[in-house]
Amino acid sequence: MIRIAIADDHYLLLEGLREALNAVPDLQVVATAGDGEAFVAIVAAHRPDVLLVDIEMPKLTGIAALRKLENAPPAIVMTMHTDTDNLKRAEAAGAVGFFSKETRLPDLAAAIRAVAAGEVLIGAPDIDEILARHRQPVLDAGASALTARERELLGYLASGMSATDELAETMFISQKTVKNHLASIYEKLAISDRAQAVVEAIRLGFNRSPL
Amino acid sequence: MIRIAIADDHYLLLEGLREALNAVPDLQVVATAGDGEAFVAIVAAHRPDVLLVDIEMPKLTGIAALRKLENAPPAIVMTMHTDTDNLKRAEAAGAVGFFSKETRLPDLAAAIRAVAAGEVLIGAPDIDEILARHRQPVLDAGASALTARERELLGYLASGMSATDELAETMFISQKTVKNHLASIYEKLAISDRAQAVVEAIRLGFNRSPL
DNA sequence: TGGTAAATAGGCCTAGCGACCTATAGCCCA
DNA sequence: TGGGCTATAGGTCGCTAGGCCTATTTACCA
Repeated sequence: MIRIAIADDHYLLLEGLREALNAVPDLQVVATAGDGEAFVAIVAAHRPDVLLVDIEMPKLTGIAALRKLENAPPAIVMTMHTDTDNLKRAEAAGAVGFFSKETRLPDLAAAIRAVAAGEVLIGAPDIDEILARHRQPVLDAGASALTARERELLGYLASGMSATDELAETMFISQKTVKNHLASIYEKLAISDRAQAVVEAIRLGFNRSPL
Repeated sequence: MIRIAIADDHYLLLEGLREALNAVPDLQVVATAGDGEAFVAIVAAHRPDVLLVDIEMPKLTGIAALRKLENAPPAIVMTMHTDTDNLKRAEAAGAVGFFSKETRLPDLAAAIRAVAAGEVLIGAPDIDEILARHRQPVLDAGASALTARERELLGYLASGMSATDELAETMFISQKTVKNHLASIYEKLAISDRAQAVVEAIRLGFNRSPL
């Protein structure tokens, strides 16, 4: 799990990125900030693995915030204006990635995995090749092995139904079969109880009824 | 369920908004576009209930796109630059809402519900009052009674930590105190086990770090 | 036609969960 | 100064969850 901190003064983008990146199985947004000063504080407090920083921010620009951070995790700078001036200043401030906000989400996810793995994207001869290597490496092997009944059960779990007898009644099976399905789910998802199953079920989207 | 179409050329914002709004129970993003021309097409094809439109877009600006739409659903214009010129042009093009991209997500959700209900936000004497009427309580009664430690515990639960000993170690307290906090949470949220606590924790947003 | 997988169901056992109770120290506030 | 709330912690008890095992029926498919 790659832990991410985001700084951006556009809250819609901030909230959106949070949701979008949290929906990616191996990424987790652990902290966000709306200005540079708050960002410096949350990075110190949460020690994330990767930073996503907007340049244009009140109080302290993303560039200035990066300069203030000692021993900072690898940072990716995002901006509306991808001119070479900004690129150079980002690089000078220690950023290892530089992206326009028009970047597609899978590319951003790949870039996050790349810099988390220690790769430097700024100035790299072939960025696309690096991104390609980090695109969707983990596609939840276990989750795709779930059977129909197991997915159905996860759906009920994620909607708050946790009692074995209720689940059995709802699915028209015995309580024993509910526990069998759960045991199978635990093994496939490498977890060990209902609470963790709920976390995974929601993360994998089983709480949304199938379209 | 309010069906929404979004147009924005910043894909990170687009993808992010999609995830964020889909996470709101009564909202559903049914179509997105990255430029004005595509937007006109998807609105005609999907007939959404509410439009979210960025002004600055390639091929056709959001304003121009709105003008081309006949019998369009109510539209909310989003922009980086909230000057009065843009506001007036948005209003002239038929928009009923006008927001900066710095708007907080709950406000945007409230605005979407408001315009879906036929309210006109642009030029309204008291927009805040209208938004307040359409704001759905983020925290329900029980959740607001949760103490700091209880919220913290829910955060760990929602991130997949379910074993009592792990929780105790992480929070630097005894296993007994963990169970005491859990019992208190169960009572306040009217639930009865960890699995349901995870469901509530994620629904209430305790999986996201505070701030 | 035989093999594999899913869905169903039962037994047994132990660790752990959740319910209920008491208790203390540190707060803030009236 | 006393009352209320929070955070901490201990005890007991009944029931359930989850681990491990076997077993049957119904599929599908090579």
